[in-house]
Amino acid sequence: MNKLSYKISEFAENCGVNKETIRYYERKNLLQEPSRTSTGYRIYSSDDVKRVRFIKRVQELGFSLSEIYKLLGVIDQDNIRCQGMYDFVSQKEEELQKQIEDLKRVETMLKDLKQRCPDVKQLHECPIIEMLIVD
Amino acid sequence: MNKLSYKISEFAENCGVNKETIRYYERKNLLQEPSRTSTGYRIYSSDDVKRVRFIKRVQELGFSLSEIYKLLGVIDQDNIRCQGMYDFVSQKEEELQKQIEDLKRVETMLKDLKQRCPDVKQLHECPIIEMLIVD
DNA sequence: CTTGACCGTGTACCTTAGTACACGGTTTAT
DNA sequence: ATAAACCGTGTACTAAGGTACACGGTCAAG
Repeated sequence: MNKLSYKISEFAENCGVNKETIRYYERKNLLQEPSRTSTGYRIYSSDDVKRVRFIKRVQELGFSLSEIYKLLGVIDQDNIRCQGMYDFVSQKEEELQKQIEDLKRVETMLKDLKQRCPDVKQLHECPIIEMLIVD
Repeated sequence: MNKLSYKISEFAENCGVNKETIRYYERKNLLQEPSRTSTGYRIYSSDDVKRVRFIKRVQELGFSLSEIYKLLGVIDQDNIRCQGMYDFVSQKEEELQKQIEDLKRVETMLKDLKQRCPDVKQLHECPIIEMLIVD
């Protein structure tokens, strides 16, 4: 049963976030200004719940809020939705691959450093330190 | 030719960092208080250059400054140097592997999302969005 | 002997993604 | 009618790793 109007606390809980986070997203223009009661309370719909959950899901894929802001711009425009989305995902995938490569390179370096260690590790000279301290 | 005394600007330049960064490292106790001229100017040696470069190199391996702080504590103690260093590197390697696994999982999800896209991407319905919007 | 280039200290500011709180109005239950 | 539990706004704070000023003292060259 989809409710048609939530106040901020119930809304936030439904979205799985803090209500301060909702206000924060509003400030960051990820959510447009909600309608208000006569006394100024924010009112949200179940579409808004979907939007916040969408944001959270995309965020888990490694997108920053500012990237999501741009992404929502593309989605909200509606006509070039699909191409924009595809490009967005493709670009992020590329970034991710670079990041993974970087981490792997570091991993290799760490492994390499470890291999230089002598069997008796109570020595005063540490080859790892020597390696990192050169010139 | 190793100079025996640098003032902060020359020192920072030699280390490849900003001089504010040097002061910052001092505040964070990564560098001990340097000796001073009679008028209070900081004086550094080429050993200090090595130390900062060491910090930078280790930082590039993915260690945070607070980890490096602990690491320097181990190194400065000198007697259990090697064991401490080995453990440090081993632990970081493990963390790194977890991080790589996480990123790979996301990469797989992105690839999966892309595959759902139709050949003609000018459609109004975008399967990526549909996938991410499901409640 | 004065100008510019240093140096000192302390503090504010930056980014990201929020969290926390204080002060005051509103709504709901008793 | 009054207290609890909401809501509003604005501001400050968090972590990490710095950067950027402002204000004042110092040092070297002309």
